[in-house]
Amino acid sequence: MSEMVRLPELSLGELEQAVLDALWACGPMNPNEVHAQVGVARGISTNTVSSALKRLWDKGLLSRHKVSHAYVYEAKLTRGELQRELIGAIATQFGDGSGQGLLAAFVDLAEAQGGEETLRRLEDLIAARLEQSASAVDGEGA
Amino acid sequence: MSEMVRLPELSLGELEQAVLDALWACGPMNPNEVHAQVGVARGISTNTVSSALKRLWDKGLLSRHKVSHAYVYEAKLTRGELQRELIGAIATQFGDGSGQGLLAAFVDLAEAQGGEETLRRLEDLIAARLEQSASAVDGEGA
DNA sequence: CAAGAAGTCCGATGGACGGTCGGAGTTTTG
DNA sequence: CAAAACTCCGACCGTCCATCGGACTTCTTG
Repeated sequence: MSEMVRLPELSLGELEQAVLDALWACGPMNPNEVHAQVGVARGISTNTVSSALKRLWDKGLLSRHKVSHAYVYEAKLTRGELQRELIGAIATQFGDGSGQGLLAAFVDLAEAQGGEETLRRLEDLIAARLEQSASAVDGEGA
Repeated sequence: MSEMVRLPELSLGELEQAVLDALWACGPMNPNEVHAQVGVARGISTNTVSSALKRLWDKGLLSRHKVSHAYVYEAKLTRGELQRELIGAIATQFGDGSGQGLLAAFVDLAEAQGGEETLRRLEDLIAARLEQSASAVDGEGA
């Protein structure tokens, strides 16, 4: 009854998720803007949205900075990064140690969802990554 | 305040996770056996373990059948299958629509965790899958 | 600078879920 | 049939998310 490992910072409620999505879609916003995006449609108060924003910030998923007398929130991770975190967490929690299971599971999923086409696309992705990794490691980050 | 989408049947508590792990490791067990595996070490009552077992069963993650006057629980999904479910849920929730993001995120993770070696192993997995899919699908299920 | 308006944050409330267990019910055993 | 063992049901507690009202700060305006 103490900490509850799981995905501590990664289990989001529905509203939190929607807020994050809005932030990804529209970029940095203040509570009022976010409310316009996800609050109005749900018929909830701006305060409710603010709470979700703060919770997300508490979890470290959002960064914020004051503009005049209001905070502007921004997602710290991209969609892909969050996915990576989530998958990593799953690998750690449900991993069989070798990691083989996860790999197989993913390939299985890719096939089930997108068929061969997706499989081939994934193949290309890997080939590209392998090539990039082998050819040059100078630094093309940005 | 009604349903809370998320991963309804997939968000497990710490105890539930441990119970599932034990079931995967030891095969079908009754509450008492499971308690011996994960309850004793935690100093919790057998009833607590039973509750976790029942919750897991309610969620559809476990199957059970009476032996004499006790239920024997068994995991319905393998570790890999659960991983697939989880990853699928993530893809649905955090997907950018195209699914490209998830693929890239996964490749990124594979590289980060296992390096090129893992990438190559993944490549092999895909190649094998592609081949199998192209050749024939008679039926080698069991 | 003072008054008014606008907007945000803090705190409290309600519902849901997991963890925990005591007591009732059933089955097994001699 | 009585005793013993074991399980399941229901209740309680703490935590987390969703929700909002009230207080505070800041901006605007004369």
